[in-house]
Amino acid sequence: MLSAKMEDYLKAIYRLERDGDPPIAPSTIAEMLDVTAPTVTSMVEKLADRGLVEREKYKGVRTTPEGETVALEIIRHHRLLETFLTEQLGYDWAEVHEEAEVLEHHISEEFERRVAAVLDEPEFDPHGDPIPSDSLDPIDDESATALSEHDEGGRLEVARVRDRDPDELTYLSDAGITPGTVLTVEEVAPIGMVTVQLESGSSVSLPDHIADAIQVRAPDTQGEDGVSQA
Amino acid sequence: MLSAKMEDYLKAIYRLERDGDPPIAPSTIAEMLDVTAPTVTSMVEKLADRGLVEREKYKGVRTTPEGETVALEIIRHHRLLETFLTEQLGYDWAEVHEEAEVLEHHISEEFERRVAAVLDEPEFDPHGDPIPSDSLDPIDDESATALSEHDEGGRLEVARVRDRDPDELTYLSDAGITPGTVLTVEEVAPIGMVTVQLESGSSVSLPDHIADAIQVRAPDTQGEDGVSQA
DNA sequence: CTTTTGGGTTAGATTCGTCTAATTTGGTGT
DNA sequence: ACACCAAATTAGACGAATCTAACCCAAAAG
Repeated sequence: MLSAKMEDYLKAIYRLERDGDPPIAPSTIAEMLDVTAPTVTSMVEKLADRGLVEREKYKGVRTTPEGETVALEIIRHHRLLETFLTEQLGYDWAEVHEEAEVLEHHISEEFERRVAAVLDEPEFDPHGDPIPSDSLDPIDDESATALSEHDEGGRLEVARVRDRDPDELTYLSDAGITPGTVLTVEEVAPIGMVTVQLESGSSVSLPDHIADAIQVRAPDTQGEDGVSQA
Repeated sequence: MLSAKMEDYLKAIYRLERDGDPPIAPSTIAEMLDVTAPTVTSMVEKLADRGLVEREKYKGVRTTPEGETVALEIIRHHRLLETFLTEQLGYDWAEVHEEAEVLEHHISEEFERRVAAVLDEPEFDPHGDPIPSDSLDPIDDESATALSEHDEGGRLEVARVRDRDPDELTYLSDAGITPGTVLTVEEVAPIGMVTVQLESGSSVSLPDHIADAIQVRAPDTQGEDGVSQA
């Protein structure tokens, strides 16, 4: 049995592999999990002993296929829980992350199955992140681009919001920006700010770090049904 | 912050106080939690340091009011979760105990509130156990009597089933016996067995240890509405 | 080709919850 | 009263996850 801590390390390593390239340096993991470097070294040794990561001393680690499956399982738990909390318990998307972060380590497979069934096997969580399938196949971390990379004039649909700060998320949803929102880039100010116009006509200005976190794609041309997100 | 383990000890001590009388002997706690006596001694020291139990060396422990509140909080979590799992996720009553036993330590107060709201502030869990109120007032552990104490002929309503064995619970629900079921004692055999007749007409025989676990009371004379359990 | 130096690892300590083995306590039985 | 015994506590150890301090690579800078 894996401890919750081991699961956290595996999840962190998996996430880091998805952005930067493997092998992942211990210092990077340490920063993400807010622990010291020696702690990472010893944990990584343990994960390597269990065959969940491959370790190159003084270089870093990469997940093995088995480790990746474990990471996907935890991510599936996390995103199913986030979806469940919003859809069934009335949580706001700003609140779900913390709760899911804890519960993801403690639900049974039975719970996972039943939640997925009640939600009708959802494919995306409230932030637009893809939920790994029951078979835990590696997810294709998709081709959406950051809002900050777009010039004025483009009509875009919000695909994903990669931000977990509750205040920022609350600000965005209050402003009317969530996955599925269609908007147009109105102005790209040279001072680290982007202004977008929503379909309602209202304008919203966002600092760069938030525009970086908002991933967009060409708008859904079909009729809006709220599910055709793939 | 209390660890999940400390919560388990507190819950166990609280339960034991409800049956036998305080102070509770370490050996009793050890048996309930399946740990050794020295482990109990050291844990009990810690709980006493935190002011959650009072300790009389070589005698045993009793919960303080503060410890009792913590125990009630955990029991509230547990029973709300059991209710939620059956009502909202379609679990069978035989399956909920184990899942709730883990999750009770990991849900937030926010989660507790929302679950209680979705379930409409339930007062009893699927086994008929009273759910402590939000204010965590000590629960009045009620006056129902064991089915095994009744003689032939009495018409009774099942109030509570104090059994957590999944096989036994499945057997009972398959046989049509759950809280709210009205039955009549048909025969008390001198070989450690009780036979009851349900309103459907079917007879069910039960060994003494199960008849001990089934708590009954005079049937609800009002119209059946499934809630008037108090 | 050497030196510097940032990051990684090793060493050793700490806390938590647990164990086994040894010892102490307090009530029982004679 | 005294010895005995069951139960509790103390002593000492261990694995997990963490830390700080000390040391060591290995890659970049001269």
